Amino acid sequence: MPEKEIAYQRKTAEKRRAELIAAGIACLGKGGMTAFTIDQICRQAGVSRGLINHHFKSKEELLVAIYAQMTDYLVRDRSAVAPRQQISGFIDSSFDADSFNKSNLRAWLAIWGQVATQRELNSLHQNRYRQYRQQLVSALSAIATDDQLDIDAGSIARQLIALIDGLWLQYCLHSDGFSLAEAKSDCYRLLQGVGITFETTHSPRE
Amino acid sequence: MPEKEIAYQRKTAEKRRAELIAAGIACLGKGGMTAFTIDQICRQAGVSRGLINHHFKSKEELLVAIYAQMTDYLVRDRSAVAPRQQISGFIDSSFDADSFNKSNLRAWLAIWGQVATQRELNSLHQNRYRQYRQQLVSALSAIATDDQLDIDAGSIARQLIALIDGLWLQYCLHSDGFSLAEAKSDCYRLLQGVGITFETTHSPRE
DNA sequence: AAATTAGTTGAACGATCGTATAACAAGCAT
DNA sequence: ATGCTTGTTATACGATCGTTCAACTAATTT
Repeated sequence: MPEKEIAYQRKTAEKRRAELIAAGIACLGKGGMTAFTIDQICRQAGVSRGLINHHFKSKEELLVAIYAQMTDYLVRDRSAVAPRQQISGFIDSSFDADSFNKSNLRAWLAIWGQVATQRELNSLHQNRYRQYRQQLVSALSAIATDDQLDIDAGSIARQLIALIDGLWLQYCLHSDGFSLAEAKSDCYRLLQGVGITFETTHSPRE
Repeated sequence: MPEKEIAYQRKTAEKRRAELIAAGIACLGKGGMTAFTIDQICRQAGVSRGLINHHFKSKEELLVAIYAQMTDYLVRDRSAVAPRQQISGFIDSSFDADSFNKSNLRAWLAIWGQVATQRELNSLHQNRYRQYRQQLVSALSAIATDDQLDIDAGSIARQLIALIDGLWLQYCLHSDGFSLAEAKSDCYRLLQGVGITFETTHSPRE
């Protein structure tokens, strides 16, 4: 007698949600917002068409969940870490090989393109950005106080954020690539220009 | 006797193409790539549904034409201008009030999101970027020779491009805005940091 | 004024979009 | 084993997608 064939595997809602989120990120990475369709996401996740709306109220809600996961590292609690290490932590994790790849960058780009349009996504984005920027400004100010530097922390935060994002863009869009080390080095040079130095040398040749 | 009512106005292909391009940019600015549909573009342009495919082979070709127009200023001939003025020209025109607005930035974002996907668009993009970067590197090298500066022109070009694009992104995405003068000032400060100075002071307070 | 040219319309096509829902089945408790 | 819970499938729906094309007409030429 042949064994009963199992048509599909059931998983907990939490686990399946995580898989759908991962599948959504993969689709965004492959083809941007155009590839972010119910069909393609479910195919990527290896589930049937109707499952997304079982675990998420709508496609837009899935996108919000995706963005929430992607920005988790930006709002981690860093109060236990010294200000200087908070800054270098942001820089290093921004250019970590796991996240600094073209697929991931395309996903960011696709979501950024929707931030202005979708209100719930925009709300989350503004919150995450505010926390991210605030951590940067606080850490920079703390360093300035310790080292008796006269700097405009807000301005430096703006420049650092711009430089990081701009390097991401450039790396994602243009084929003439540069190295992770070079990108990091650019960021540390910006800070060095206003008197914020770090223990280790951050040279692209090291 | 009532006058014959004119149902629509005929225009030259060149003029109508320009109108459709403008309408497409407007749609991209309003809702990103999601709003870039035949229906919405034609409604925006005030023409009927079938006209786009009369003037453009496909929707993708319209997008390429749009991007070509948007990047025209990047590949203008600047050989008659002094290197220092070429650089400041890039910076100033990047943050010109006409182009540095949220609608325009959203259009750029939407197109960037498609660059990886559409091959003809990607080809144009790579060409335009290469010319843009080459102009920057050449001008920076010329300045370095004149002023006897020991700089890595390629690295500085990368940083300047990243900073400009990153400031665009930040201005477009986050509601806590900054001024055009501040953005320009950030760019000039980057160059000043490697010894490239400009006649006029570029302070956000001027 | 008639003929020609060429820009424009609007309907139709098949495909795919996001969502809702009824039927089904896997895994657990009993 | 049997029933129950709930994760999953598959279909159906109306809307909208990009494209095609025959008919139409504004503007120009003859």
